[in-house]
Amino acid sequence: MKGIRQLAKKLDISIGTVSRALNGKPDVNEQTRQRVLDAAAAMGYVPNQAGRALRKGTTGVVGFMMQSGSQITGEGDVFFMSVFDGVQIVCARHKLDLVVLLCSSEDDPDAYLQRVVDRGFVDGLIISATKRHDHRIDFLSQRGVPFIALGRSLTDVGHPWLDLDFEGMAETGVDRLVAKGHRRIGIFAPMDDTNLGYIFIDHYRAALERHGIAFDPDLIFRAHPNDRGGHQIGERIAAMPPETRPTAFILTNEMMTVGLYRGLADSGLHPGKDFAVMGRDSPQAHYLTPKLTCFRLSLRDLGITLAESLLATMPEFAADYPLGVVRKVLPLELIEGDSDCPAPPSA
Amino acid sequence: MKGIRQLAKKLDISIGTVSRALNGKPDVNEQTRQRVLDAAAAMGYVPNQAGRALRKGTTGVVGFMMQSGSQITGEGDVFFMSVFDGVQIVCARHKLDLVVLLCSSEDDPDAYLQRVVDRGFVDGLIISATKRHDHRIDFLSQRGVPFIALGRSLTDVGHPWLDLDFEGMAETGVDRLVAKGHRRIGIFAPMDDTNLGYIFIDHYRAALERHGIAFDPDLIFRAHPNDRGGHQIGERIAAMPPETRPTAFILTNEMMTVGLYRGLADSGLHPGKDFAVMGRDSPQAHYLTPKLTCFRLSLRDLGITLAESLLATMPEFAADYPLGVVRKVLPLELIEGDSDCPAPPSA
DNA sequence: CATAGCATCGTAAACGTTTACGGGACATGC
DNA sequence: GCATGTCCCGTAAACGTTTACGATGCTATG
Repeated sequence: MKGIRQLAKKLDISIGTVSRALNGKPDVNEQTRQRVLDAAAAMGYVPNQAGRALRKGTTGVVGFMMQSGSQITGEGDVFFMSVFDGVQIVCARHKLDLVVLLCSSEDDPDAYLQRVVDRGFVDGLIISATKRHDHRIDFLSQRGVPFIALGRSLTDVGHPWLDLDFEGMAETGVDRLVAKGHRRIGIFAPMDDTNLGYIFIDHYRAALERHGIAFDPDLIFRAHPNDRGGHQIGERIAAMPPETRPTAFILTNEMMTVGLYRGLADSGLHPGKDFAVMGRDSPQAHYLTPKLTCFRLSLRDLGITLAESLLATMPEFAADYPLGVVRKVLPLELIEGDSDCPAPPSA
Repeated sequence: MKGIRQLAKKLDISIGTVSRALNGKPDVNEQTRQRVLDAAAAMGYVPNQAGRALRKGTTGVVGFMMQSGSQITGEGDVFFMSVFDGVQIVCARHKLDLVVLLCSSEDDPDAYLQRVVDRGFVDGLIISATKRHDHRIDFLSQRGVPFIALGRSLTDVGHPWLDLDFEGMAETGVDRLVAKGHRRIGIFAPMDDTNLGYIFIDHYRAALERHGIAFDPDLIFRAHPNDRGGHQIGERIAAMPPETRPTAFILTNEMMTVGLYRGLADSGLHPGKDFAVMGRDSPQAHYLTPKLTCFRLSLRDLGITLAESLLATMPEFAADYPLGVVRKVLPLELIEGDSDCPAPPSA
């Protein structure tokens, strides 16, 4: 005999009572409850996940889905690891377990997601790196699985999402650089159709036009969102003739900064001296010379907000988080450094 | 009616046959099996995880446990993300799902592990960042949960483990630096009692003595295994009087290199010019100047080996991986760069 | 004293699957 | 024609929980 039955026999009470005692149901004598709790602790009893999930139809697990291809080896690293910590904190409050679901680079994300959902693995889901048109959103909403997207998408079913304020970043960045005399400002864009690329480009363009500067598609540099990509951009910029070359650059991705610095330097340009760089805050950014002028957001807080917004859509927890359907852009704080030098007089 | 029952009714056969057909059991007519498979695909049937797990006593999930405190925000990033990819590849072969279990910085690792195991969450487990004395190993082995440790430990119950060849790294590193005239070689050691620290120090010491160089405890630099830690070490080194200051440094951790370079440079020392650095290969390492002389290992392959060695201990899969109990040190390849300059003549 | 109400607990069904067991149909061998 | 074997399939039990329902004993109320 195992599990709750064994516990019940030992205490000479019914398994129903044991279960109620453990789950904090009201109709059980406080004294009995204590006996049960003590005995459970003594023999190290822990309810079996499968049995409970089968009966309750709920698993107590929330999943954070990532594609290992683009994200993990690219932007993923530092960014997500910090976000997890925040999510975790909220989950722990409700005895929820967070698991990270890695969709391998060889798997089809949509198929992978469907399997996870159909098997009833998780009660709620966080998806990230939303595409411009994201099939996952349709699927999850149609299936009725509670979820939240980290990142916006044109696929909008009124679902909850959270995103960084890339438009603010584009506009503040352009304003600041233009004020320092820059007219040719390069920006990064992802290779895939991650939605943030479109958002950023749109507002970058709008900000330029506000200043009466013509939009030049050659100043959009596509690359992978990692160190190597940053390096390549640096080299490409340095290889351009000075009269068409940008004099400044805005990076939306934190992993690329070190690479960009080095790519520029290797090719004879000096960030903060004759080339301006603005980027995203990150651990590495603190150790760059010159100090990076960047946009900051507490990723841990982002994780907390993300989790709370997800729980707000889950029936069991909605009462604790009366937030409604969260669709929010989180502002970034500008940290002034020394990397956004004025435009060289020649330009 | 739901699930397998619905499917059975639709095909007008028993649920037993449906289950057998789906699970590839032999005693079912091939024609019937096809009908079942087709119908299942048509209506998008996927077996319920809880029901299956409850009956079979097995979940089809392997877990990779990480502590978010030290690992994720520190060494974790690049290192683990690549390892996951390899593990994933092997898991996919057997329709196993890999989930990453994050033990939050506020959770007790032992308690967290126990909860995961007791609830029957996973069929197998990978644990990492083994401590010198690691309670998790005792626990898992006593519980009979298939697992493998990434990293050695003095806690040895004959369990499987895999580890990097830190002793080889220490000896090759010291040999090479001594051959270039260095006598004071600094090394990094982690702040906690992660076992690799002890292993590395022991062999570093042995290698020194082999060359007739006295061991100097002041040349061991403790720090957190991340960028910031590397930076701090660089600053500390630069602040030392030239006559006691090391002239070379070996890093076991890949995340620290950028920080160390910068810490040194900020304080007037020049890696590859008047100070030698050896480290671990990483994406960032490729973009450092001077190019880092480093030790390389394919982390993807490490992940593959890790997963295969784990499966070798799981009854269901052991037949496919006749490896026995794997306890192996994986060699590192030396990549020659320009960062390990000869000792300055003054020293 | 009768009744209602409350606190506490036991009983048993249900969740969705897998699988041991047995049975029917049919072929084969003698 | 009988025994034997094979192939396929249906039946039902089991996995470990949770929870609706009903039963019991006690208290309070009239």
